[in-house]
Amino acid sequence: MDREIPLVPDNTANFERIFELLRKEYPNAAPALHFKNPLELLVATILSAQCTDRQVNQVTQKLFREYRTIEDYASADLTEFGRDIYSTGFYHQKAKHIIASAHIMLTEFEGQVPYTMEGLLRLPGVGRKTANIVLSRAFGKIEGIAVDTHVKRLSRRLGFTQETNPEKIEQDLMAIAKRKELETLSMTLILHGRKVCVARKPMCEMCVVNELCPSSRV
DNA sequence: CTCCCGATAT
DNA sequence: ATATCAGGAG
Repeated sequence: MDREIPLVPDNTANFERIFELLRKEYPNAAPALHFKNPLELLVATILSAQCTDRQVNQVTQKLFREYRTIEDYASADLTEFGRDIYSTGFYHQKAKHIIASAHIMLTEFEGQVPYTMEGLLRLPGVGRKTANIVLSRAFGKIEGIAVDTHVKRLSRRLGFTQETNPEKIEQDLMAIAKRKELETLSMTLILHGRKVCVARKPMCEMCVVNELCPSSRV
């Protein structure tokens, strides 16, 4: 899985310069998911597992017209809801998780989306990555860094970490980045990972940090 | 570790 | 045909 990055030397010394260049390249790093409130963000983020944002937005455009409250999700029919989110993949698991999460929010969180890491992690279908996104984008709380497949790949290619476990990568990044940088780090890496430092054929010749990257093939 | 799983790029 | 997509649960 990660064999394409055999032995990248530690490059944390260049973190500041790399991040500065990437920030200049992606100044307005905003999430691509469409949402109007914490509940919509939570649902959209659960749906986004192993699925492109474009696909999620396509599904939620209709979904959010039909499902507006936590009660709507709690009372949803599993089969019908599964059909509504079918094209995001893992539809049966995601449907079960979202409906179960709605019940937990009604019974344990006073019908509100939890606004703490601990609370969010109690919801099925919500792990650290999803929780970090909801905390930062819906509640303005930066407790950690959302480590998805892009953040993982780029952090390893750039030599910021040698770990493969997302939680360990998050710890490494937290230790390297300054407090202020945590807000945009994840999103900046994701945008660069989608446009330039893609998984299969990274476009190193177009990369603004290729001279600082130990994995660059230019 | 395996499983969940459709859509898309290569 | 195969890898990958803003992962998480068992």
